[in-house]
Amino acid sequence: MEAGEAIGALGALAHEARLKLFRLLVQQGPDGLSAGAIAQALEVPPSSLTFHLQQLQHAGLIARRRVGRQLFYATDFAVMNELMAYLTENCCGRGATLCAAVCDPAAAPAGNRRGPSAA
Amino acid sequence: MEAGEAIGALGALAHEARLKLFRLLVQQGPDGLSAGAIAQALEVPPSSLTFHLQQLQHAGLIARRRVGRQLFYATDFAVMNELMAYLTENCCGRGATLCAAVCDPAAAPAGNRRGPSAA
DNA sequence: GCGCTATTTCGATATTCGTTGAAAGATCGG
DNA sequence: CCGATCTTTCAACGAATATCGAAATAGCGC
Repeated sequence: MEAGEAIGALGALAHEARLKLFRLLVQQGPDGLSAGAIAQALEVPPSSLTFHLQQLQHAGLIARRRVGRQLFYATDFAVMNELMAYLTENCCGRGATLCAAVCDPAAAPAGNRRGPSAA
Repeated sequence: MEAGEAIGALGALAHEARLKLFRLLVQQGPDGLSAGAIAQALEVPPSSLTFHLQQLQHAGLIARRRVGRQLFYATDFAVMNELMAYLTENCCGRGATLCAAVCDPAAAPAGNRRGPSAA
């Protein structure tokens, strides 16, 4: 993933309605939801919903498909994963060992979840 | 993590200079870098750098500590991890099995990295 | 083709964000 | 205390983003 794509994706997610929308679609899985169902869940005017859906779609985070007269939107999980990987790339710039201890709280010894306190 | 915090963090990251800055600090690990060292790496005017550092700090993504007359900034990995978890929470709304197959490309069978094509 | 439902496009306005020079605050060495 | 270094605060401008009603487009059933 390139910087521009990541910025677009992050910017698209940095909004109350769109973050709520994205998380809703993430929970729905690959099938997604129709625009109408989303509008009902989020309680936003149709024109506003379209605007936000376009932002997410243009960022590549969601995909659209037509089913009859309805349009379904679903998360693009590949892009979501790329974004996560981009943000944590080369975490701690060292071997995976320290990175795991620092970046993954579950893998760190109790009381040492933020890595060494000094260098 | 609450929605407001996530929005703040995502908004802070949704900018070329700040994303570059954040990734630089992620690679540096818990020790971080001084403002001066960051300014040199990013080539932005001091006042602009301060502005961006404040955005990230206010979002909780980075922490500041003083060392002599220098100020060091470092990633708050706990917050970073919370953000990742927040974005993928209840992924696919089903058991962890399907979620892993859909959300984690490495865990899916070859050629089926995006989950079932229909329902 | 007509009406019906689902969704998008258009347009005008209010709000927020980004940039940067100049000056001030904080700390250290002497 | 004084000068030097590192960093932040202030202030003002231009640019980008959010909102949503009204009208237009797309597909379906008769």
